[in-house]
Amino acid sequence: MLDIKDVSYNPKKYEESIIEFWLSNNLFSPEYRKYPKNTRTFTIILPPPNANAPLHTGHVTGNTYQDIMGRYHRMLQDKVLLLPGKDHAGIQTEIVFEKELLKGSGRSKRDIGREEFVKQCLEFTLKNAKNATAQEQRIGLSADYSREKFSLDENITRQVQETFIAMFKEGLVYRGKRIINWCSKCQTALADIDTEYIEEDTKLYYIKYGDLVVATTRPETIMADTALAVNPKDKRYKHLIGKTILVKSIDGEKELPVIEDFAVDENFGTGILKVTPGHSKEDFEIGERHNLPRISIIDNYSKLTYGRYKGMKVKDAREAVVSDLEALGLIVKIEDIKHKIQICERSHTVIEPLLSYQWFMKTRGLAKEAILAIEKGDLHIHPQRQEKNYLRWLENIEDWCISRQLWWGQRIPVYYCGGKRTEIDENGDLKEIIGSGSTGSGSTGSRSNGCGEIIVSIDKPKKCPKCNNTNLVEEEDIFDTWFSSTQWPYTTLGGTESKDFKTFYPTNVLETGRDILFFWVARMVMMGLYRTSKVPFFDVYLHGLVLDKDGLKQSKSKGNGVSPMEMIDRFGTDSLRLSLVSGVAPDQDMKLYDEKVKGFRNFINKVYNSSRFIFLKMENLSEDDKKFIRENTGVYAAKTNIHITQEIQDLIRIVNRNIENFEFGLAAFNLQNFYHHTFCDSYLEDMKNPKNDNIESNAELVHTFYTLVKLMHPFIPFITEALFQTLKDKGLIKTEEISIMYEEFPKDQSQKTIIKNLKV
RNA sequence: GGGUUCGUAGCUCAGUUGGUUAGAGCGCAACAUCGACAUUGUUGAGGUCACAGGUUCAAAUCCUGUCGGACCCACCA
Repeated sequence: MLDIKDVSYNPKKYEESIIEFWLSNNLFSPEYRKYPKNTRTFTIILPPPNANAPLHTGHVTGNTYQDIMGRYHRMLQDKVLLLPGKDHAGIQTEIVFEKELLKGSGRSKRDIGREEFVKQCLEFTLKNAKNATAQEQRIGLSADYSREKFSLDENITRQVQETFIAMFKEGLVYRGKRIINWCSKCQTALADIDTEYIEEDTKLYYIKYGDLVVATTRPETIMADTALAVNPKDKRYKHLIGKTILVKSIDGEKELPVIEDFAVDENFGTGILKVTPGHSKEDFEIGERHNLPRISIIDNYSKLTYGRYKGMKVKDAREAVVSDLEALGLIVKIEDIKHKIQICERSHTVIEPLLSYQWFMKTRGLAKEAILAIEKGDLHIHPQRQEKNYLRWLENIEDWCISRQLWWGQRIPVYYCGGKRTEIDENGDLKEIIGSGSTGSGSTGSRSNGCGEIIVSIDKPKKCPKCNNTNLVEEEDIFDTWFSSTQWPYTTLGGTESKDFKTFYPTNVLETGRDILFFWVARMVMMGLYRTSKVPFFDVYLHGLVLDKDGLKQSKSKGNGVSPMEMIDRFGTDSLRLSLVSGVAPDQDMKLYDEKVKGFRNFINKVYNSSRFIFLKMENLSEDDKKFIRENTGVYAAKTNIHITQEIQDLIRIVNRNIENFEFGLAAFNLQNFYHHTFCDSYLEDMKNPKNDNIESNAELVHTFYTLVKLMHPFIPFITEALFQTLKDKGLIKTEEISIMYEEFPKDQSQKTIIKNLKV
């Protein structure tokens, strides 16, 4: 296998053919071997990368940890499944693709049409997904690609839709009017994670409200005010709480109640907040606590719908309102302030918090169970301190908006009898009208208009079950990507009735970046508990971010991204894997740069060269001697002058313990240290002494070496596979296996002292 | 505002129930070596483990506070 004439190791020479060898022999499949019935399984559902771009170092880091666990358990003779997949990544892909497709063409996705857009987007995505898969394989990820899933696979989509239907029937999802982040350019609701904040110079207007003065940056929403609020601790306004004040303003005369709420910052402006539940997230929540009316005056295009401002863009309306207020003498003063505004991550449009009819999921009850899972010990997060973050997020969870007004994703399986539309009436009341508008009659209404029934169904029903109307209009909205990806652990296994589900679920470990603990992990627990009554995994391992040399987060805009494939080209996969893992504490960010990978490349070369020493030493042995070594490795340890049997036992015990405790960084570090300094610098050097040149010592040497190769295999799979093949070819080890992947991982035999130098 | 985390050799970082002389890699200095490896070996210099208190027989490790950096959550009317 290894061409030991080479004085240094060239990964390029071997890695590709090793991948080919693993894949063509189906070695990554849990069916590669026939296991006895009650064999322990070890399953990781791999986090699906977004299929719209090449893998970045974060993916590669995750894949390395996942693969270490997979290979370790496979060598423990567990039945191992690492299940790969790719995610369609909703809005992210839609916008990436829109940019690609429409680059310079001047057309919008609407010009192309939904059907064509989705078709082209699918082609684009599948092409990229294929590329991503090839990259995963280059990393050595021993995932079962015969089971690979894509989040828009028919079977996956169907299960996701079934979940929605089940939840609808139980009242866990509902059509509701709540405040959401709205992007007027993308024309969709957005999750907080799809938005960001930027600082902007703006003005703070002090405006008279009767005898009071209120400071606001958004005077154009005055018409939607439904209360004034003060902090209950604020002595200045204590006497006003519970009273109603008469306000004369641009919208005529109205009465506003004064309420108390802790959300009000007494140090901002005058300490009085105008409450606009229809156009501010915070105000909406205050409104919920105090039962305030919700008035909408801005539409989906960021244009006002009110009175003489109707049709004006928000910015223009602000100017108009301010000049009208000035005319009425209601402006007290205007201050320049810096202030943060929320923008759409993709289009950089200012987010408008709007009332909107959307599909929401009730989350409180599910969150409670997800909290219990931790408390009962059904779920463990590594490192443990992250459990606090997890719990706090779940304790403060709010209903989840799961609908998006996008094209790239899974359609929400709903039909409206007679269709639906929304309008804002003259009172600022946003209404959704389903059917003819005269809802709730219950009679067999007119066929043309429909009765307004909401029908949940994957396939289009022929007629309305309530009124027999045939004019059923399909919901155009799609699911938030996370609604599907949080169901990934069981959808990928083929659903709760499948054989794979019964074999591999609940899975063992979820390994992912700590940045998606909330959006993904916590919700996966909720959805898993809902759909399967089980926590989908026992352990969660979180890794940190990969930073550039200066410790900065990699980002496209900064152009400081490190390409993992380029690193592999230059230094080899094993070196990159060690760089990402060795000596890195769980959850800790790490820097990646050339010199570091180079150092590990040197180590890999050391491994190669030490093997060269051994192979050259054994080259001239007779067949009988080789047979002796093969058959008797280890047995003669006690008779040899020189051996490191005890040290090896210690190492084995510690490495096993490290891995079991999710301390992969320590395990790799210990192995590398031991190999370099104990095995090479000390033991091998001693072996050069002619008095140690006897058959027993050689047997012991090969045995020790092979033990180390096995121990290192989960971390550096390529060179260890090559070494295994070479040992086998040269007749130095006895084995039935065709790959080191299925050899037994060394287990500790003794409980003796721990040698110095190893980190426990 | 709430929370988390980090501060250890010139640099990058390990150091898991507190326990001999605090470690590795890179870098640096000297030496060695063309029969495993110059992608090497040996030896060495370099640390008041951010700072100040406290607990303890014993603290890089636990507690409190201070300073400095990073991140997360909420909010930004």
